Amino acid sequence: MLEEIPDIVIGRLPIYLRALTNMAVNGEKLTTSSHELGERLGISSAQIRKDLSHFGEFGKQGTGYHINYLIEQLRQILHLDREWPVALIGAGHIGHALASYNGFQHRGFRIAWLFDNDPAKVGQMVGGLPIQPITEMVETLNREKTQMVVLAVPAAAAQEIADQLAQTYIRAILNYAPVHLNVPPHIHVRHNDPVIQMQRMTFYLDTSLAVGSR
Amino acid sequence: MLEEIPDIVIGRLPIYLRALTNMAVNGEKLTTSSHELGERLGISSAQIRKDLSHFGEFGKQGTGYHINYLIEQLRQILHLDREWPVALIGAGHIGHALASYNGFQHRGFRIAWLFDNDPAKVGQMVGGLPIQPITEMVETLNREKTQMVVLAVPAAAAQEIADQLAQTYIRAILNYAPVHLNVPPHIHVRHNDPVIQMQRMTFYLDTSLAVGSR
DNA sequence: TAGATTGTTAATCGATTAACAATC
DNA sequence: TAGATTGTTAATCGATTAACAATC
Repeated sequence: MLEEIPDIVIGRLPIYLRALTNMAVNGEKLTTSSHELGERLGISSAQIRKDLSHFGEFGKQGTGYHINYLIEQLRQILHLDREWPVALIGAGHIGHALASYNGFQHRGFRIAWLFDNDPAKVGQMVGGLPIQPITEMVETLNREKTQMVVLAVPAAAAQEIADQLAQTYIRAILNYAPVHLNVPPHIHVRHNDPVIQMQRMTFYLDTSLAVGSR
Repeated sequence: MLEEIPDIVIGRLPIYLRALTNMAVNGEKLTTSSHELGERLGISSAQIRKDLSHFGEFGKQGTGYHINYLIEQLRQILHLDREWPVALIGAGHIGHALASYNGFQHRGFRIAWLFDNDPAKVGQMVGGLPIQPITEMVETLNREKTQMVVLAVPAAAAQEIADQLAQTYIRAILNYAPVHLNVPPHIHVRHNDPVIQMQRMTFYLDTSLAVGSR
């Protein structure tokens, strides 16, 4: 039934995968059901079954889903049955935190290159990786046919770098800069601006308890 | 028309606000239109007008929206016309990066407290803030009536802390731990797991260029 | 077998878009 | 005025949910 998968469905698969992996690690059981998974995640069981049905039939009536089998299938669907090398651009606070983060390894990614435009930083090691000059970025990415970058540079520099990335094989950008990026349609962009997430929640906060009101 | 605002509409308002603020800073013009704003953001002009119409009438036929006025209105709608004190929990790599991040100040937030469970870290200064023992977290949050936290602790510790937060005035959690949190319905949770964002994009990557396939 | 749970269909629900009268 | 753009309505589009036959 692989025809036209809604992106919103794709967006839930990593959530399912993460929950299933946690189940597998805790390892109480070999199987789970759409009901149990949905309960954990606050998602309806019907939605989980519908989402999975876009890709095939992974369960058994009466018993549900074999956890490890479903994990393996989701990894294949999402192309996570390999390790994606990722270039990290920007060696500031966020770049340092990401380069040192050990949560990528077992989830399909490896920070393979680290670039910064500050000559004083070039050559320094961060998370076992040498900082390379940004002037070499395009050449390196093209040579390595890299498809994904994490962009952790100041807002003012982000669009210019995105323009350079458009000249490479890059097709996915995780953008930490608090600015919208304009890119050609073949490049996917996901934004990671914590303030946007926080501002989305203040709407619901109790303003009678608010401090610092002016 | 303030009756039942869809959360998906709320989610776009901070995006609009960020783009408008950038426009105001660059300061070429005093007004903009739903068409211009939508073009920048890849959103239809009709959607922008519809979203705003939930809250009032902010534009003028023929001329569009006064940028600074719309910014002010959005800030009021989102309760950003004040400074929200936020507790940061976890002083690891991410906690350090966030505590040192200077992008909160002008967007409605201030990291006011920093907690960690490592006695060796307690007392150290990070981003001008002393690390406090996690054992004092609940008491401090209750005394200060804090409503928002950023949770940057290991996955294994996140749910336990969330349970403690449920005993306080906290109503919003920005969760950096790569695990789903179960919280009472009055607490809003937004997740910030970069790997989830990255895994969502690999579906679209060119697997013929993929490295490390097994 | 009896109970449980899938995959799928059809109905419902909600969000987006097109179009346009109103009007600056 | 003429052109531009709003706010809103109705139509369209898409996503979620309820229900159930199939079957392990």
